[in-house]
Amino acid sequence: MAIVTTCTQLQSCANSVHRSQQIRAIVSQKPFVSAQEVAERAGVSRSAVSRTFTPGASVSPETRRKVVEAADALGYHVNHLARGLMLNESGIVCLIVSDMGTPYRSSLIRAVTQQLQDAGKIAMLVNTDRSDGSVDLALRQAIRYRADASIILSGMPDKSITQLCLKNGQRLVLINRDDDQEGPFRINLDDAAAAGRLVTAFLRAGCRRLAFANSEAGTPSLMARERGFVAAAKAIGLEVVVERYGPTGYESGRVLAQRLLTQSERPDAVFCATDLIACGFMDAARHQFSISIPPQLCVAGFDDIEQAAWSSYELTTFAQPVEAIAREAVAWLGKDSSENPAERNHSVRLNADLVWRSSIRGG
Amino acid sequence: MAIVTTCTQLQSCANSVHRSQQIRAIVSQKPFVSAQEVAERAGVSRSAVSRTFTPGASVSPETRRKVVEAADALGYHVNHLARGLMLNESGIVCLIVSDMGTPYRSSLIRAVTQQLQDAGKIAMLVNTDRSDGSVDLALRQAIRYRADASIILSGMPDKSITQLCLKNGQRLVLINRDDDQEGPFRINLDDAAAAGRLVTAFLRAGCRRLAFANSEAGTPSLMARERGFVAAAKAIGLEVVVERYGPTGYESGRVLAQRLLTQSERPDAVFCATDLIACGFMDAARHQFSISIPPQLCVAGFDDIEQAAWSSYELTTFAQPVEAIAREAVAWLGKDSSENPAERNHSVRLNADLVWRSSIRGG
DNA sequence: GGCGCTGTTGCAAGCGCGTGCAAATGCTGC
DNA sequence: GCAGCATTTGCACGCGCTTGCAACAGCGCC
Repeated sequence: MAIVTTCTQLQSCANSVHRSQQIRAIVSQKPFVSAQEVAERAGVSRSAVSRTFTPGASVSPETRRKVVEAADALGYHVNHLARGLMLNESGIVCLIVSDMGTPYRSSLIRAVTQQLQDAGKIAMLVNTDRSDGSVDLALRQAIRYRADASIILSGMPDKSITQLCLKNGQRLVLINRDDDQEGPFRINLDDAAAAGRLVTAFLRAGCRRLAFANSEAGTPSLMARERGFVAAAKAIGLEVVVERYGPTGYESGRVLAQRLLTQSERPDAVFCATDLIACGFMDAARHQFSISIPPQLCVAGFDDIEQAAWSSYELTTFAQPVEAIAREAVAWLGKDSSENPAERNHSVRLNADLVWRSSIRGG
Repeated sequence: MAIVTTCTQLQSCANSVHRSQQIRAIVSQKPFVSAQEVAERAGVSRSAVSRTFTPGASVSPETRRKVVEAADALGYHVNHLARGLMLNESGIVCLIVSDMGTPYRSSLIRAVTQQLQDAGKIAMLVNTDRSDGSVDLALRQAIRYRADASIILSGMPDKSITQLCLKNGQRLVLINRDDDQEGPFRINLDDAAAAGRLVTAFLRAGCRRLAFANSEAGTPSLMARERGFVAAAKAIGLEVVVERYGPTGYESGRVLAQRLLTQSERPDAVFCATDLIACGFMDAARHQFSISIPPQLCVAGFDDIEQAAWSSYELTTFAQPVEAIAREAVAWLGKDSSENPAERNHSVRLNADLVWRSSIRGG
């Protein structure tokens, strides 16, 4: 019986050599070097090669030396696709982002990719600028590549898709996407609280006619900032003029300035929902309306993008703790899922610290 | 013989069922759904499922319907890791980048990822901010994940590594990394020529005392801009004051302003190697030296980042054709490698068009 | 009815890897 | 010298997939 088995093995083996050569000739001239080839060159078994590159496996120093030698003579690199197939763990983490040319987004991507790499993982980037529903498409892509996790920086996936991801053992992180779905790990800022604190700052600077310049995007973070600001103002008996327009960019800031600065009772303090809006607002205020900031007008923003520190703006703003966000996200990915059954539905809330610059007088 | 073979097959099959259940129980509670399960539910063979999701394969409409139905009842998604293993083509393209929080870099990343997705590929992002040699590490990572190609936006890999990539059938694209290596596809700008054209523009604006504000980074693009500018000036008998400092960011611009604007013969036209440098330069010139731009000083930059259009800068600058760069890169990836043997050593040079804004008088 | 042809389908092999199991090896202590 | 043990090694299997090959079904035509 054993002999017969060996016989069929040999037969199929002979077949395979023929087949694979044929296929290789067709598909590509020279595929990547495999563990098999390394094993042959080192005069050991393929398992020995595999074990050499598997941390914690049992290999004698002598064998390891031979393998390593042969490996980098041939330029061998472990195939992470195959490894992922075996281990059911690809090491890939999918970042789902729109507007990634934007300063805040790109700095967040930078921080996250760096942290992922430090944790031995790798980022796969999916751009969801195009249409709606593309967040769902992106998550499907993540499933196809068997990403260990997906981190969503923009948009909001359909509930059915997130359930699909979770059912497939994919972990999900939502950043600033305030949502009450169970399952995903959610990282949020204290948007409303931060915005509330700003009212006091404006008051101390002697401002009384407050305005809020928002985008029409209507994401939870933006709305929380608006709510927090308006509520805190109302609490001390002040009304806030709220204006909303367009996306969250520079141009919107200019338009919002047009609207807010042409009112009969011109505001003396404006909180812009994002720094980009604030930059546009300030530029329009200065160059079109010849208003000097701060004396005549105080402005604050949110995100603390690099440009906020530029001396043309010197913008007082709330800092997005990008490093902390990235750290939280990656740390959670590293955690054992079954660790804390009580933490099934987990989320974290981080502070946005106010960075004082001269766009508000006093301080 | 056939019977005996079947027998051993059955035996090993029985083993396998036992083993795989055991492994699954240990490794993870619930793996992704496989083609096997879809096949069983649809009452067809596993090959039928595979063919259903392979474009151009022969499946009857009836079978396809049954498969698709079962597939999305179970939430099945083709495993691209396994598919990549078979086809020797992962669909992954590796982007190797440093400073990706920077406006120019992030907009390039945006364009490339979008184009890749349109071409049915997916971007893997590697951050090389950390140490030197990390470009090599990044390329090794690309090899491990069997990326079909790597696109290098920053740094310069060691020759031995690029050779390794090419030998492994990986395609390589170098963007603005002027280099004479054979093999990689190189996309470059006409940096020197563009810079040369700027001299004429400055002249027409009545400037005579030219300066070039460069970073110390010394990348080929930056040096080409410097060379082109200096050469064109010399050609018409003008000397250029060249100053170099630090990285290519805003802060360097400020320092360079300190140096160039405190000279006895203050320049009346400054070409900054990047827009970020230009922004820093302009801010320092205006706010520290109270120089008004353009009357007293003309400034130009390079990249046409978003901030260059902001009304605080209105910077005349050369536009990086990011969309065209991305298109060229992705188009080349799609090409059959054996198509044009003469084009083995291929490269492309794109124009950087001058965008006129008010930081230079006249126009 | 038999034949050839076309379009589908299932079988089985193998992509490169990790790993349980059993065999082999080396070493200690009596 | 040999039992007993610890360590290392090789074998073989399967992860989920694609695909060549052969078997097969359907069909028109002589």
